[in-house]
Amino acid sequence: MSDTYKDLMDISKRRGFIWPSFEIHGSASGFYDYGPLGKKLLDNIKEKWKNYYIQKEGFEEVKSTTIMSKPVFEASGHLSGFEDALTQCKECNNSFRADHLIEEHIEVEPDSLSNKKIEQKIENHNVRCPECGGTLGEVYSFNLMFKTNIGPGKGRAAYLRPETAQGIFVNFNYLYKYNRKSLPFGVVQTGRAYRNEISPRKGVIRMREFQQMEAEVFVEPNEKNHPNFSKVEKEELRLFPIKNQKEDKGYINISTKKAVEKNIIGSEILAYYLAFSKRILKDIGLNIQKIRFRQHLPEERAHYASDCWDIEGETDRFGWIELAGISDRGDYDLKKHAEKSGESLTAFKEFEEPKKLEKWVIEPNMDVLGPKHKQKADIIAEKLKEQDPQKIKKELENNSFILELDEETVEINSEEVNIQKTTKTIKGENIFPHIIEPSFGIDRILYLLMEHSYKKDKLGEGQRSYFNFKPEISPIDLAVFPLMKEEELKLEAEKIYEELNKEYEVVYDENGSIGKRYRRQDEIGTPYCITIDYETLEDDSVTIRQLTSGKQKRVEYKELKSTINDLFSNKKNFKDLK
RNA sequence: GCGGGUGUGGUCUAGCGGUAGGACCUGAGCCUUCCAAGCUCAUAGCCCGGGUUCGAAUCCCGGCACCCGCACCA
Repeated sequence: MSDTYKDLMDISKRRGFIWPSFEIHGSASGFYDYGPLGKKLLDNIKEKWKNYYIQKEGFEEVKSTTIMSKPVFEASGHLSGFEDALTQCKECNNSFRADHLIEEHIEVEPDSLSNKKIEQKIENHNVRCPECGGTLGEVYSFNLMFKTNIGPGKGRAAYLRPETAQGIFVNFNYLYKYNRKSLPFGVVQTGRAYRNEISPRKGVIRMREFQQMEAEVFVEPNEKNHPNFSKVEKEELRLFPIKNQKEDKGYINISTKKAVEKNIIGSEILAYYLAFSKRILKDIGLNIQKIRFRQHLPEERAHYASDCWDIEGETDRFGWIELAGISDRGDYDLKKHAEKSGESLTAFKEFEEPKKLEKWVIEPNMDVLGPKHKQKADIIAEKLKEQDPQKIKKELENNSFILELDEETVEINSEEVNIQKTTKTIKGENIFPHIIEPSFGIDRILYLLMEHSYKKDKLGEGQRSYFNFKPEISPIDLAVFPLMKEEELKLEAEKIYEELNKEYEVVYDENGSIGKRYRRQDEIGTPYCITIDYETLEDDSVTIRQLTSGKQKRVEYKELKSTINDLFSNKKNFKDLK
């Protein structure tokens, strides 16, 4: 087994990428802090992602609360969906999902049963431990959401959000109006989410407090195309559809366009975001050879999803891990929030042609009915409206007809009721938009980026390790060194440091041999080091050293900044410098 | 949550009942004109809490964390 994970955790702790949280008081598993370098790396990844979704796709960004009151999660389905009824075997101590154990003995949804009822079922049907046949213990609930209260005393029950998405859904009406009542539109949110996992492991890959970057695209239910699909249609995707997983068939490499045509991916828009996400991950610096798109099996699909593809990345130690999920949530979320809150969360969709609706309506004539029937008039009017207009019209042609009330009958004549034909023009209808959700785990992307970027090689006399981060992703952009610890060189170096530090993330280091200082920067992936040597004092030139090759170029001081700008914006290649 | 393993400076490790030693790293200095050089000095450690013992890093119990397997991962 490779020790990349161990190496990375070592570097992370030593150099300030990732630390266990509140370690001095005894850390808790599933919690990690980011040190200065980790924080910068995180920000750079986020910025890149936002650049795609906000600048390129034109999405809006919002920031909603991390604590939300209980009804939000009753509506979203997380309260029941996240709540597991567990039971432990008294003999072998293994834990099981109690509701799964009694599934075959019941007719109703196990979710709807209380723990006591499940316990009774277990007893009545003599359900034993599937492992050892032992007696099962008490049934208890475990909810993956962190619970809290708003306000003093018992307060209002609330939960820490298990995903950022709900904060967007509950704001649908505001967002819809913000977008001037038109579909489609997209909204993003980045931020923390919380899940009280039973037993998190694997470092930042599975945390109890983690960070997400989510986009929610609100579309018309029947329009799951994307206007820019042609821009990604040739993009090759490495797909792992349900069929291939079940039949153990391996991947399909296929263009986005063909995948839609062959109906492997359910809709153009889903396919668009798969390809779009691939570009982002590639641009962040992940090794695209170690990325695949795996379709969720029906049994693992979330309660809200109708189709879902995970973007997975390959790790040395943990195999394939989920980096992002792109799912078609249908109208599940808006519908549920609307039902629970009683608010309408719909969009108005105009018909292409307004519909003319012709209708016969019964209009009770209260002027006559009122004085004649007094307090019974209302009941009669209600009853009249329920009648078939055509039938009544016919009967009235014979002057009157008999209306049956609950306990009596009344004779109604043509003066007491009007039967009319009305025409109504309907311009459109209220619909629940469907939601396409590309959802990314930042922490996992960060870990995978570190792993994919981690390299070891020989340089000069010794071994070194480095991260070949892209310059714009690397936590530190530049390092500035005086070759020797001499006053004249130091003064020059400090001057250059101050100049560059206005625009870039720069470190200054004069400690140790020059070789050692290069290695220090290599280890954290600083793309370029600038060294001030004795030649600088003579002709105002400095050297730029490239991380990956270890090679150096000499540039004039007055061209340094523009050269650096060009290198960072990819206008120039390092090897093309003189 | 269950079973197994591990826990010594920042990192890697020696010590395995007599009161912690090394290497690397880091810092100060000397030396040094471009890739972890050398020398001197310094900082810094037995995961936490109980127990056994004259004495515990070492043995026992409990907790915590990490690793492996199982379960869980909407």
